[in-house]
Amino acid sequence: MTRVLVIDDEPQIVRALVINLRARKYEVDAAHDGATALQLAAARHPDVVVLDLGLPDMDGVEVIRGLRGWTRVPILVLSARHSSDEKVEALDAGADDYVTKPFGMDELLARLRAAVRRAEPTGGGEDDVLVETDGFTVDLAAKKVHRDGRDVRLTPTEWHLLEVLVRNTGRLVSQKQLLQEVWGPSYGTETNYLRVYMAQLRRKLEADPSHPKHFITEPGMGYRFEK
Amino acid sequence: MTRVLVIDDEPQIVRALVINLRARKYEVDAAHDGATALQLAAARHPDVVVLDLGLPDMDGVEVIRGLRGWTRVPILVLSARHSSDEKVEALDAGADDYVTKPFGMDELLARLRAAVRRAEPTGGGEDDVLVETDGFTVDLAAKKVHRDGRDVRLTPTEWHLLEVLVRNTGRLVSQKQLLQEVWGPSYGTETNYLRVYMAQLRRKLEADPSHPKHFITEPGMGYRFEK
DNA sequence: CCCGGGCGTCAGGGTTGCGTCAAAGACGGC
DNA sequence: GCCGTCTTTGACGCAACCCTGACGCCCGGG
Repeated sequence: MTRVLVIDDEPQIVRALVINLRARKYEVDAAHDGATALQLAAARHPDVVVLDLGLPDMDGVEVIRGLRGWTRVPILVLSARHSSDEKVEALDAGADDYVTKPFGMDELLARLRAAVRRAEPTGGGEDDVLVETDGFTVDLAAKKVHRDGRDVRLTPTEWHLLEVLVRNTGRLVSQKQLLQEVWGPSYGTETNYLRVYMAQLRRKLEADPSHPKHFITEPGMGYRFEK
Repeated sequence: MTRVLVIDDEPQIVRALVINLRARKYEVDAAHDGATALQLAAARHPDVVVLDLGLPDMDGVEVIRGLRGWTRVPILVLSARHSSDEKVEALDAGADDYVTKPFGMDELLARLRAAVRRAEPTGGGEDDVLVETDGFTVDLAAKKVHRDGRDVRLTPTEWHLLEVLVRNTGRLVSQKQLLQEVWGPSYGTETNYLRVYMAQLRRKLEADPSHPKHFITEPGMGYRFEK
């Protein structure tokens, strides 16, 4: 869940933001002054900060600098001031976006999404989807199968078939659905393809291919993958 | 030097932007329609894109999608339309910022600086830039490859290909993804390029190029870099 | 007991995809 | 304007993959 820190001294604005954000499944913390905000940011490590520049205890730009001293968290600035200098100062201090009041809630939320999105990890992120059984491991993101300490080589068709089955772990997948997903929409009756490729998958992955534990045949209906 | 791609069909706006950007030591490319823009982006790999939504040949949002299909380059949208829906659509399509015309040049430049700044690589991941194998070392930050005590000379295309593979160490990278990341979004089927350049990388980096240990072919699917 | 449908297995042949080499084309520097 | 480097393109041999048909097995029904 994405965590947002809202910093504003006007209660009605805070309330409106909190309600809208919570309704969209964000986790929200709120602060009414700069000192509290910096403490909260350090304690809670928000994924994005919404900051009103007009705070009672310190200059908004100082809050930005305070945050930028140790974090690159996206900062979205709110301000009643339209002057170009204000914007430039805030942005150059390290803010990521600047919205002038009064603002549209839709637009603010869209800018928030944009800020969160680009802070997401890039290709370096290890968001691999791992499916493990007692005999082998399937990594859907890396397109890798591991068994007995070594990688198993699968052909494109074998992979495609395995992928469909694994994404439906525990569920029955009909022969027609398998054929259409792997071989294309114009296929649907060539069940012999399935028999051949199922045998190859079992030979490569099952401990005892003739008595499969994971790739299970449902006669007349389809196949099922079980962990 | 930071490279900017300006996309706008109004000559006076383009001229104003180009003059201001060049004066601040940016390298500037300009396009006045979407098709040219996408080509230029692929060819020049800008560090930031300034995009006017009102183009003669295609919808601005389509340009955003065309870029987002293969790159995370910051996109700063210009538009004469103030409506909230327009902004939300552009931002959710992948834009990073949205500025309505008429705009102040100071503000635009500040937003541009903010967009470029946050796209910069994080200072923290120092150990990520060095990738070592038993035969050679890749330094992603310094753009250098070391082997047997000396630097290996790579052409720009070779380096780009290596970079994509190394950033996805252990993961399979599809032929289409490689082609689009290295040669641009309009490529995707020219697998002969890959064959030629993979052979060159292997010749320069593998101990035994005909039996590669690190640059592994997954027939019909793509390539994989392993340490 | 025989028969038929559905499934698993195996092996051969057409086709596709990959690696390699070489040469032409594009680009930039001197 | 010439030359060297990098990129693109084409051709060829070879290996791997995909499809196909044949056969045997199991099981339920006639």
